Amino acid sequence: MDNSATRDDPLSPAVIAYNPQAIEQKWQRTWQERGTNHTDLQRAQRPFYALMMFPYPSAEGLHVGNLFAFTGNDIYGRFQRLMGHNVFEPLGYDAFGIHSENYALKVGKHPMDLIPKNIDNFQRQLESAGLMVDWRASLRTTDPVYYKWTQWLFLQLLKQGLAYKKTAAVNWCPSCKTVLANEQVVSGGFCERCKTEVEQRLLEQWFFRISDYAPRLLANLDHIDWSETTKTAQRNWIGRSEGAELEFRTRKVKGDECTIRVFTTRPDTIYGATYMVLAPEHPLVDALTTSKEKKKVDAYRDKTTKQDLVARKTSTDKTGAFTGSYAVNPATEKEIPIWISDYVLMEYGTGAIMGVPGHDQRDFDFASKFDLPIVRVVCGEREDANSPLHEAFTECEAGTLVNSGMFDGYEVEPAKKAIVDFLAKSGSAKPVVNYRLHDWCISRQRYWGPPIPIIYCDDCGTVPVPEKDLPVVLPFIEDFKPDDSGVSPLARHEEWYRVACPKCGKTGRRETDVSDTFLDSAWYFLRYPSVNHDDVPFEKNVTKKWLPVTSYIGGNEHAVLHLLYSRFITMVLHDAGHLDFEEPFTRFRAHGHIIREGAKMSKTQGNIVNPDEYIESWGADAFRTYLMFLGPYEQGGDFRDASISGTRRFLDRLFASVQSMSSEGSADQSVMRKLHQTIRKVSEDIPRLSYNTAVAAMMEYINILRKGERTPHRDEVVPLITLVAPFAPHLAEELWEQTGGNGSVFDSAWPAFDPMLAKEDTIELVVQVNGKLRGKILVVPDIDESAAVVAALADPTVARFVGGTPRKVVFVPGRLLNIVV
RNA sequence: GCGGAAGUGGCGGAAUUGGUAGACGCGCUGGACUUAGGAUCCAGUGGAGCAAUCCGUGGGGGUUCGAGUCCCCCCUUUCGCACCA
Repeated sequence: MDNSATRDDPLSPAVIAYNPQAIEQKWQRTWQERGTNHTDLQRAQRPFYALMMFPYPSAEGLHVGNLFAFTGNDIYGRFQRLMGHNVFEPLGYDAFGIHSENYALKVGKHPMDLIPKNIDNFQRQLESAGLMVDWRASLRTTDPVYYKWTQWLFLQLLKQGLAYKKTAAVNWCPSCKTVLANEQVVSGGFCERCKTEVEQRLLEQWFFRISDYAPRLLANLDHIDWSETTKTAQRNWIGRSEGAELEFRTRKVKGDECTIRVFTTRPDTIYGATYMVLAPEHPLVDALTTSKEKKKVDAYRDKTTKQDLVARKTSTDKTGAFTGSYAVNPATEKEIPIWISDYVLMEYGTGAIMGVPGHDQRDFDFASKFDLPIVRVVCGEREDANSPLHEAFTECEAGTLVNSGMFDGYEVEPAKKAIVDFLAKSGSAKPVVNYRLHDWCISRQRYWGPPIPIIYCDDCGTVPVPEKDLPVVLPFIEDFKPDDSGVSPLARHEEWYRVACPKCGKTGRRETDVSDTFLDSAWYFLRYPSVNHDDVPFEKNVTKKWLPVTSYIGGNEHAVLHLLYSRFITMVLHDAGHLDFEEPFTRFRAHGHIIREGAKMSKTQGNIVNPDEYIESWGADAFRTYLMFLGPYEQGGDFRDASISGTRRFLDRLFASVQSMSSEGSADQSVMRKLHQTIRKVSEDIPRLSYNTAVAAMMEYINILRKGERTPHRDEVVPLITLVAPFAPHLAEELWEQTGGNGSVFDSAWPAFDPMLAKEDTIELVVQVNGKLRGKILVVPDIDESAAVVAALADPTVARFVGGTPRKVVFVPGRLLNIVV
């Protein structure tokens, strides 16, 4: 669809048509030649680090969703530059990971060949979109000079005691044939990537102690400037709950006494604990199981470990087995039976609970099924100790304790504290805060990632690769296909993993697992300003100048993955003395997502849009402006082909206005007033990412500018070039040049807003009678109430509705007059 | 079940603190220019009514001079998390 041809009206040769393709090519070339997008990292006086989440370079190329995200950041960055900042807007590639590897497998190519091609394609697309990216500071996580430092990072965590190896039940994706972090298991048990049901497997894996940082990760959320939605997601994921750890003594178990520790948020209900449940994997199960019950317990454990996660999590039907042993309730001193059941999770709390069927629905279901006693220990307003329970009573407010010995009559909240205090005297209770956040499993049994820099030696054990030997280069191997063995394809390559132990020199064996892609991306923002420093991960002075990141924009799908990991890694580096800040992103805003035909645009939905064709037919500037106009940036919006013509028309009119404007005479005062109102509006909207309304304001202005057949004056038009520049950078540069501007428009100043020029000399005062609109009167802005009433009553409609004497008058100066009769 | 976001014309969406509901754009209708128009320009466009006017922001209550906006109840959509003790 070539619109430009028809725009060349042969009858009016004086009109030069707006040809975006030519203009965009010209300016992309000029920017490159002039280094317009380069940031002087050393000399910058007012550094502004405008970061966007880097893309994974897929073979399909950049899609509209990426461009929507990047454009939003670009506009913000360009605006800040026009406001006088030295803006640094880098962009790199998150090129390691299962994504790329799976695709390579699918098309039968090697990721080492595929990735550079994909990146070339991305680079071409990104450049055609006109982003203000300083490509000299680009990076790719697959580059050994980059992942050398990813490996270094692992060693730092190891040094700090924050990396450890353990055998654990981990999430295994049978399709991707690798372990997944908890954050990568979605919808209660499916692989985030391929949606396959996740299995539980016992494997030896490397973990990072992110859970040690839970209190800080949570507390800092209160004072960072982030989208609330993101902070809420992180708070929920970290999952703080306040409660108590209680100890239950058991009767002699094979000659010894032992104690079972439970975590509860409801210590007040301890008098109602009529049984205990351990997770099937709980270490005490064997010791507690009597010989009589052994068969049943073993059979149950066998069944639950084989069962996949989904069946286990979706079933509400309770199952379990009795161990044959009993514990003593420390409050009632009664013996209560000890059971095992899969509704108790080993990963949370202590892996054991006290069963309070009266006041927890899950316990109620379990007790009902196995005929365990159900005792009421809290009652509501119209109940007493004997009121029957048909389901668990879980209300806390307005609950009073009953059947609870000396605590009868206590309200729930004070009872929690009183009971813990009381039990603490005998050492069987202490207040505890529990977090849902688990340690971060970073091992991946795959090929396409940075090898974990560890060497195992029969004599020296687990030996870190010395920093001087980094990087541990990922070798090129043909057979990188993962298998079911639970080890990486690298484990099939003895020539690679057989190496001398760095400590003793005897033959050792490399760790063959690679690290999680999210480790690559947990620190990339530290690297950009330092990409030219080969000897350090991030150079001290440049880091001091540019970090933490001034503004970060990205998708909320990373709220509990990338964004949490990045905060953790930054804290670790801070604690180890490598950084002098502990929060990486001063300001973060989550952008929305583009919807098409009612569905989120994604590859699986098959409704992705390739931006190339749109840029080609409408121009990058019109397309960028359209993307920003289609809905509120932080909420996303509906992508509809038909609407792009509107933003293109807007740019056409701007172009035409510059061609036809006149320098003679003087600017129209009311147009200038509107101009300054527009400057104010756009200047306010861009910082709060309200791009759609900023574009609307500029459209409104250009409609006024061209109203009727008038020839716009130069002074009315030129400032608009700068206002539109963040959205349509190529066109703005062209018009800037045409109107005699020096250098790049982006090195000029944002138009100054003059409140005096924006001020209206008359306003429309809304007149209501009994709150209903009955008229509008033109008055001076600072009119007082009595004058306004007089003017209003002069309006026949108003006078008719008012009739007699007003009972009351509400006057909002400059806005509205409401006459109540 | 828990938590978040949202519900406004034919459509995408506007509406700082409660103060003109529907900005801006698409689409649609009519007109101008034209050999032609899927280009451009002009006018109109929430619904009903000739009109004065009335009705309108998912539904129902409430507070207020005044409610899309605040409070209570309900419905719907959507996105996270999910046996978290």
